[in-house]
Amino acid sequence: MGGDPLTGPGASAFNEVVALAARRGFFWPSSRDLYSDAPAGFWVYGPLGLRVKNKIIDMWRRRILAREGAQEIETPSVLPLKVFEASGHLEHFFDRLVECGRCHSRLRADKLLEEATGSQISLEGLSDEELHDLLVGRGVRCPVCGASEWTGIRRFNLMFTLAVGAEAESPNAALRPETTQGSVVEFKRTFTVSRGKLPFVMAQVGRVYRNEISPRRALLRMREFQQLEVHVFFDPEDTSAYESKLAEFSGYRLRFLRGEDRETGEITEMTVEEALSSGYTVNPLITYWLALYQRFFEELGFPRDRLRYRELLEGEKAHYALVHWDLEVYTEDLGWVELVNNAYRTDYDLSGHSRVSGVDLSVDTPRGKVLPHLYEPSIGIDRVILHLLLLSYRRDERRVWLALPRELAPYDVAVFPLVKKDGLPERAVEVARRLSREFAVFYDDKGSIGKRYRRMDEVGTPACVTVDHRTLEDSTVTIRDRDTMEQVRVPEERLADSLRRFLSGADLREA
RNA sequence: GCGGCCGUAGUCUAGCCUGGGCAGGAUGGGAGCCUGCCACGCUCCAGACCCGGGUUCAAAUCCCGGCGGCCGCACCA
Repeated sequence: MGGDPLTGPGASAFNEVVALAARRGFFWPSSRDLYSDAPAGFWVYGPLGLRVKNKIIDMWRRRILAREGAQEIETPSVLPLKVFEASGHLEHFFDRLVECGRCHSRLRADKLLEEATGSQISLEGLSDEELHDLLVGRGVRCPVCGASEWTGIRRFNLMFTLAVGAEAESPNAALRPETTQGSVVEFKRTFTVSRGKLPFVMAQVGRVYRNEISPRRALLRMREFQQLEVHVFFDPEDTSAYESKLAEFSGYRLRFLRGEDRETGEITEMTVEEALSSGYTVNPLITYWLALYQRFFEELGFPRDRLRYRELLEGEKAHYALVHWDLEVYTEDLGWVELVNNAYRTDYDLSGHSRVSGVDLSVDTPRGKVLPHLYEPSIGIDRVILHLLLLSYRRDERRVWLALPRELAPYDVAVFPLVKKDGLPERAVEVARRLSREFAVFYDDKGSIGKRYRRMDEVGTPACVTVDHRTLEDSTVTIRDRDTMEQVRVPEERLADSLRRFLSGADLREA
């Protein structure tokens, strides 16, 4: 929004944030400084960005995985093609496309032929050339412009394939496009070694790879990115374990953009009770996880009125999903963007792997053998970080700062000597050293004090501690609040306590 | 991937049309001086023509290709 007072007229916060991120070391495009032709969609996390990312992952592990008793595992990025045959990715990732020679529309060759011929002929096993010849032979027209000038068939491969083994010539493996398949394939052994019972919660943090057509907008669409995934395996006939858990969210209001409200954009708020009793959220388990994740994102600092669950419609949903909501966040620059993919995958994955591998993947339950269903919330952490910076970005006539949630800032506290003389630096180094046992501390004595404050503002450091001449007399220091620039003076022996309270949200004067 | 616009230090930019000089400035960065609380001032230092071809005596400048960026379309399983 051009008139936004935070970013100034006509300014784009997005561009400024991406520039700030590269300038100060949050993230930047991989290899570009040395090799200008490096492909797009690969990003480096610098020292500051990695700190933020690790803090988010840590928070997710404590507030989601720990409390839900999740078993976190780590599986390889490279998996045999068979896995993706079972998962349906092969079928959905290797489109054969033709391009219209006149209007340049790209269309799926098989879909075109099926529509033109009414599916009278089998297209299975046809070579690219045969498929193209059929298109031309039948005079199939472009549904967009009506022309009948087709380019040759091109394989459109959204997975990175690999030939594993020194003598392998054709692809026999691929980089995973989601971590889910690793958890599904290893489900049974993980279940056994954990002496698990349903519902059984697994989790993975991992990098995934998609050969995107046009990666754009920094961390928004990348070819290699990172997911925080939870995989809840459960008996669809028995989700009673979640009925009592749901009590914790009694009265909690979920925000939905329902499929039927797509055109108006109207957001429907319903309590978890309403969502469940109306049948909209299927069962207590899914309802619980939707509430848990919405609350987690509120705790991460996302304003509640910028969050919504967008129900995906038939044709939009992934091939494996029965019900599917995207948890989205709104910014003026990017509009509504998906941060978490929440899919009810039923037994699609386990039955697929059972079929292809011949291994029975059902587990024993009090009511006999059950092939579990899978519910999966998948966080795209790179987008989360990008949006945290976007929403934190502040600018007025004096300074630029990141009003990051205090517990997510790369540094907790900076320590400065007021001037670089009179023994102040030595005393400040001592203060910094003591604080570093507990906090992420940044020490700086270069340039003027004002400049150092500005530098810390720009990377979102919530507190700056300054050692001045009075410190030498009475052992007090000042703490400055990033957001208000206010200062309070506290005795050194109370500094750590005050910072601890301040960082966990207390007002500076009460801290 | 298609179409349009674009590519000079970390960032912003002058120069490009009309080829010719060590590629100029600001800001940021480093070293130092100064500095009693919010980008003060001074000195010094480092730092760029996206990559590759071509035309030419001579290319940041003109031509071609690649790569990248932005916007739109498509894609986003």
